[in-house]
Amino acid sequence: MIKNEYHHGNLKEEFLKIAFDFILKDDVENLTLKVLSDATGTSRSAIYRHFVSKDALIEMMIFKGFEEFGNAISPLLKNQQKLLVDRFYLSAKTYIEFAMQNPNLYRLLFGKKYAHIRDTIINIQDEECSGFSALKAAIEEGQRSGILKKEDSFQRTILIWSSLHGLSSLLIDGFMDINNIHTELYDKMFQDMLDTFTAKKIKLLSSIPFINDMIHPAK
Amino acid sequence: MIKNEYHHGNLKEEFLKIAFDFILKDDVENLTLKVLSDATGTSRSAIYRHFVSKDALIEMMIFKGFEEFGNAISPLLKNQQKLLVDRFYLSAKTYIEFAMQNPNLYRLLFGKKYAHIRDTIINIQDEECSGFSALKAAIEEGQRSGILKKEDSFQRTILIWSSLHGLSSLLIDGFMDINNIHTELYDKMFQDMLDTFTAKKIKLLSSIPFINDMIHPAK
DNA sequence: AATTTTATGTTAACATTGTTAACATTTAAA
DNA sequence: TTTAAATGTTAACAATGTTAACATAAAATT
Repeated sequence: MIKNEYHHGNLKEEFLKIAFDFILKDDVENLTLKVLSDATGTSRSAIYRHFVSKDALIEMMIFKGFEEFGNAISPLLKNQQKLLVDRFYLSAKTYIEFAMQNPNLYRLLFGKKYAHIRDTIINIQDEECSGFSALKAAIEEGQRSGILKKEDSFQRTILIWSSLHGLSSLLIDGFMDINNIHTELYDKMFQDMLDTFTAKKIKLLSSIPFINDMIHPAK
Repeated sequence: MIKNEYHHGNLKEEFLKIAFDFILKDDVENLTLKVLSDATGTSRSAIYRHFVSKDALIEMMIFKGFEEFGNAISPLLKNQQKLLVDRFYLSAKTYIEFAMQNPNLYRLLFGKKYAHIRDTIINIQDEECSGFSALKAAIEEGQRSGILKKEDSFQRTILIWSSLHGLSSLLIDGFMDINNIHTELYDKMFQDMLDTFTAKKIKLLSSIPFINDMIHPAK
């Protein structure tokens, strides 16, 4: 417990913790080595004993960030206890809420700036990290059970994802004053999705009242 | 024509030209003052006689960028010579192609990094620069004429735009290998739009064969 | 237990960045 | 012709990521 003056004990973990705390409030582009050294009471070059470069720390953040993101989304899509339509709704809602609650992390994960790093450590399409494969699997499940229109599932996954990504970006990059109506917006977006990718409006016993209203519009 | 050695003549315009040339090939984040001074054969601080800061140059780029962008999109939506459905299709196609052909400019205009600058010079919602108001007007036109479902036109505009923005971002931020199918993707996305925002599939004499196929599916 | 090696820290220096101050020269105005 | 304004240069700043040379604590080896 008692830390000696010179060796810190667990600097690497602490650097990461401080970095994640930082991007809760500010963009990664403002995360400097000085911020990290000041917060740990070390020198500006101490980080080089734990990461080969600043980018290596960013890389670790991206890796852990996708872990967190994937864990928030994928289980919702895989939960066989719930109706498919409910899973779609909840995962879409969670996606957008994740972006809104962690805008700087979301941009770090899906933005262009660190794309070169991201692409060396993960494959968004194939792995669990992004929820992409889980979404695609859910779509295919729906197609098999006849709820969803039979079409290219990869393309459909991309289009759903691009809607989520687009709305998330609009919300967090703040070039429109739409935060006050964000709930309405993604409910409406979700309704659009159902309209487009369901073969026909099947009677689904959804556990979410809102969904039933959408599928069986009140007369 | 003959330029003296000391005074350059038209440095301000030349700086802007070089900057725009630069982002045809590289991201704004790599556009340094050294790049600009080297390209003009001036010193690194010469730019300060024409712009109060680097951000002021970026600001000018954003302003001109939106001018270019708006000029590419708005006229397509306003062209009363064409059917509404064709205008939607062409403007959506043009939007995505603009992003793909000018990815660095697109990110400069719509990204977060320079949002603070953008928001001091333009209002995306109210002006012509982004095509937003033209899109909203077109939607309202469609609602009046009965082609489009009557609903909150602002929200519908946001949702259409978020789809365009989302797909554009996915295409240009390159975290998926989907460039090879980008035409299919936005055709499909456009079909989705029609499915969702048309009240019913009305017989529209579109001048684009593809559109007619979508609206009157081949039996 | 003593010595050596490894891990982990520091300080000092680099080049690159945007920026400013002090100075120089050319053009325009008085 | 003289003065003022516009537009250029050079030299220096602090902040950035990074590296080299050095220092110290902990672990491994003898």
